[in-house]
Amino acid sequence: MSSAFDKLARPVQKWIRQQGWRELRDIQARSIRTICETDADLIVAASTAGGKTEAAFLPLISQVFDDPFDGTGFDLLYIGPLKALITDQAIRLASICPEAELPVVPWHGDVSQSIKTRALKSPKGILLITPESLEALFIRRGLEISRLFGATRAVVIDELHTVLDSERGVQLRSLLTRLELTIKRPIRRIGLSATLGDMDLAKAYLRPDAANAVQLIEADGGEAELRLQLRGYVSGDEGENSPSATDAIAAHLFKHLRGSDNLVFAGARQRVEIYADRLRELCEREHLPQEFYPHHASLSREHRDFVEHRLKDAAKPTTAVCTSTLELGIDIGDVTCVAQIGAPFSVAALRQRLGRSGRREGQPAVLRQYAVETQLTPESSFVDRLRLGLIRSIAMIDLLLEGWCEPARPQALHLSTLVHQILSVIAQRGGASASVVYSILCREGPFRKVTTEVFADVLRSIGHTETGLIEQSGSGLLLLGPAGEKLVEHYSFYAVFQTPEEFRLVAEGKDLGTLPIDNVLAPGMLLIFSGRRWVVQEIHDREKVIMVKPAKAGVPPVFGGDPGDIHDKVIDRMFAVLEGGTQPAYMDAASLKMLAEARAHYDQLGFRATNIQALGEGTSIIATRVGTVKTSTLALALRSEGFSVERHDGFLLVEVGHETPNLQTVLADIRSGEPVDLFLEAGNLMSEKFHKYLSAKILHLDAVSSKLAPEILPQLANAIMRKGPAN
DNA sequence: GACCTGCTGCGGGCTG
Repeated sequence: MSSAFDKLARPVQKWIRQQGWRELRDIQARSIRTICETDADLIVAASTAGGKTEAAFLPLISQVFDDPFDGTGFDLLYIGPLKALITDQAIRLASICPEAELPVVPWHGDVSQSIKTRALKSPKGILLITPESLEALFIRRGLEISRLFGATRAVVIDELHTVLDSERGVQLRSLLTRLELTIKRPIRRIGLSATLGDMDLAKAYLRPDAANAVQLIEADGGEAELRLQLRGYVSGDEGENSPSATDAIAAHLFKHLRGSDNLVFAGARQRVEIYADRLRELCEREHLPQEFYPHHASLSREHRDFVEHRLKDAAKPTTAVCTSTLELGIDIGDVTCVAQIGAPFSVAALRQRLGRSGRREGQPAVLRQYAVETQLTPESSFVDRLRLGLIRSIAMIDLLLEGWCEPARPQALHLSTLVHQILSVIAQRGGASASVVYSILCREGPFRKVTTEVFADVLRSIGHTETGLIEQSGSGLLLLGPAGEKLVEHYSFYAVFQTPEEFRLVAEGKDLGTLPIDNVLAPGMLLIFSGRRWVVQEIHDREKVIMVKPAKAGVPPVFGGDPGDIHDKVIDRMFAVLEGGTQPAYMDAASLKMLAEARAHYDQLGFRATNIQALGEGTSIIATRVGTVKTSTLALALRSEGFSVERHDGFLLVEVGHETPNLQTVLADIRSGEPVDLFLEAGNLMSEKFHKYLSAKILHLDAVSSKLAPEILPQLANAIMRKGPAN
């Protein structure tokens, strides 16, 4: 401890003693040495509550005390993805920093104007801010950036893994580049992250021009014992005396989770509502106190705070039935068990979720996986017969145990976010030439895959008279057009991600939460929401408010959403499970029976020998054996030839009409590299916030860079046909 | 066949 401890400033050493720490953690000692002895960028990777914040800030604060930079502005910058995280971290950091010397300034939408005004007047200390609020500073105070950040010696990016290659992550990288260009020197970058599947990608994300120089400080495993069970349930066979799969799972959860703190990940908000309702009913029926509560993003802040506080409160046993809201960030303490209902969408998310349990010394991590499959009938589809949900659960658990998780996809163009950043740079500088904007965003910044040709196309698209976001002055300077001014002026501009339109749900004057507008509702209709039952009284379309009052029955609303991308490696493992013979020890009798059925049907359908199976009149199944991106690409290619195609994990169900050509011939054409128009039947491509300002041609490029893989079509067709049909 | 995240400046009315 001594060598690292000795490097810290006196007030920081004093704080450590006050905490009663007997020693620094390994990652903290290593991080202190790296920060004090080098100028390197670094990533500190450890689980939640692993002491990452202190690992970064103890040495950084010491440096500010002992050797402050010249210039004006905040000494340190912290960027966090959640308001709650910023509030928490500000409290932790304020206890380290003697207030008069180093102010700690939280800055997000809920922070009062007076704190912001004071900080703007005299910027110093540690600024903790969201990407959106930083964006707002660039747009509203573009000329003051040097004054605000001239003295900044490091930027700490919290939860780095949550922003890798997302729209928000690209925005953040763009802002960091623009910050360095404005103050004309690099700022040390420190990423705090959960353990990732591919640390090299994270390094390249943090500092694209010098990824190899980024130092990695990773907590050594020392992982808790893992207890694992996968239980199988069959739905659709409920007779008079047998409960539905939902009731059976709810009963099992009730029996095993009651009395402790747990997280139940139900996969979708609608399922969260269903299970929370059943579990509440079970408590009432047994005259037991309520301890099961729903938690998802459409519920009111007040309700979510209540559930989070109960989870932290050791005296009250609490199980949250939740979506990924409780997967990230905020510290809710250790939970006894993590349950997952239905197959997850990524191994990375499963790992993150599991990390919520087994954190206390000597306590095992517990994962209860529930697989729900349909009762088979003679009419059952091949998807049900192959039990794809169960198979995916097994594949993902296997990969989790092997320590694998999905890497980011760094090749996306992110053209919606590029539109946003073009407007932001023009607003910051009050106008800029096209070549300067290109240089900032695409040469120095994160849009490196955007060529000058594509960039020019994007400019033409948003400068088009109908769009009118930008215009060009006589001297060639790009300026905001009237529509651009209006867009950038409104506060809704700062976020780069899309948010759907919603109704507010109000009961007796109190907000329950929000509902997507595509729910068709009328007075008298019954609802399950926030774990309770309601009847709709009034709907105010203009104000987007729905008034409800308590009721005895209800149905859960529809929340919608986009299906996720399943990685190639997961699909590959699913086929290995179907073709293998292992019977994992963590599976119960019911799920093992389903696995045996799935394997028998797989053999019976003949997929060991061939990838294409005719399934009666006019229908074929293709085993693509690859993930969502590649499988979707083939689906679009076949649709453009007139087939109707349904996508599943690693399979396509193809309907061959009388008008359509022969499937074999079409696949052979694809194999030989014949061009196909993927976008003939692709539907709506405007999935991101600023897509609506882009031409069809640019939207196609964007889709190809992120959601499709046309270059692999010949190879994929070849792999499929190599194990062609028996004939 | 899914989930999550964020938001400024100004004016009006009130209190001390």
